[in-house]
Amino acid sequence: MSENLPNKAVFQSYIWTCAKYDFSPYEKRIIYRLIEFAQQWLEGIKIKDHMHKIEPSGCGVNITMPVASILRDEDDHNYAKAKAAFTSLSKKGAEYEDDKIWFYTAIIEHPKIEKGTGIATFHVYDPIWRAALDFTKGFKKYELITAMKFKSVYAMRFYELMSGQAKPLFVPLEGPDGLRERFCLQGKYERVNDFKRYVIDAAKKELDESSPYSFVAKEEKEGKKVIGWTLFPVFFEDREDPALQE
DNA sequence: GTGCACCTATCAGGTGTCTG
DNA sequence: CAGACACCTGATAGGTGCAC
Repeated sequence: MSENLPNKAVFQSYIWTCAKYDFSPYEKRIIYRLIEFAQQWLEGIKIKDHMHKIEPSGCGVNITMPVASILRDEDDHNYAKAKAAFTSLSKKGAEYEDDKIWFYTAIIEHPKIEKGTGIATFHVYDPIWRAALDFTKGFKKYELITAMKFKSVYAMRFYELMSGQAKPLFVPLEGPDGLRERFCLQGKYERVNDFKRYVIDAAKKELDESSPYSFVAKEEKEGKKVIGWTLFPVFFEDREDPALQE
């Protein structure tokens, strides 16, 4: 069991990290909406009006929403851009592999716009939908947007690590639960100092700047060798509910 | 395509520190 | 105190993306 969790986390992280880097503003809006839908689904809020729907299909869900929800505002009737975003998001995907299975899937599939109605539908394949649901379980609404702002991939990973963490957390560097393994950095930053400089310090810097929580890392040594860090959570309460806008 | 600036991962050499 | 090891700073090669 403990063997599947890190991989799952990495799969999720991969999707949302890519979302940060490679997605256009329009594509990001689609992702935000997807997360919103997932959130409402989890909270059991019935989405009743004919413009918004979540309908389970055999292998995922069909999402219906107004095209306007991904456009900048009411006056932005730029359907060409909306279409382009749906198209490109259909071409971007995520890859997953463990010892039993490999698969690749697009983030969204079969986007469709009914002309004259302003309504778009698309399909979300089950693993992506579950990743969205898992994400919303562990994160509050505005946090995806916060997370998407990070420049460093590792800021995102530490953000996940520290999410909901109230007590100091010891993380080893090496080993199955070690940071190197969890962050997929086998063979990289072999020197502890380089690891600290480009992974831990870089992530901490970004979290300190813009995240509602961060950490202080205390080196733990075995003899002269650094074997890991104890992360003491730091909260910035004034950032808990920022008026984040899209 | 070409040149340029920037960025990242890695390494070398000097410095610090622990232990016998 | 000396040797061995680990740490830190800065340099560098190679890659990437951007403007022209």
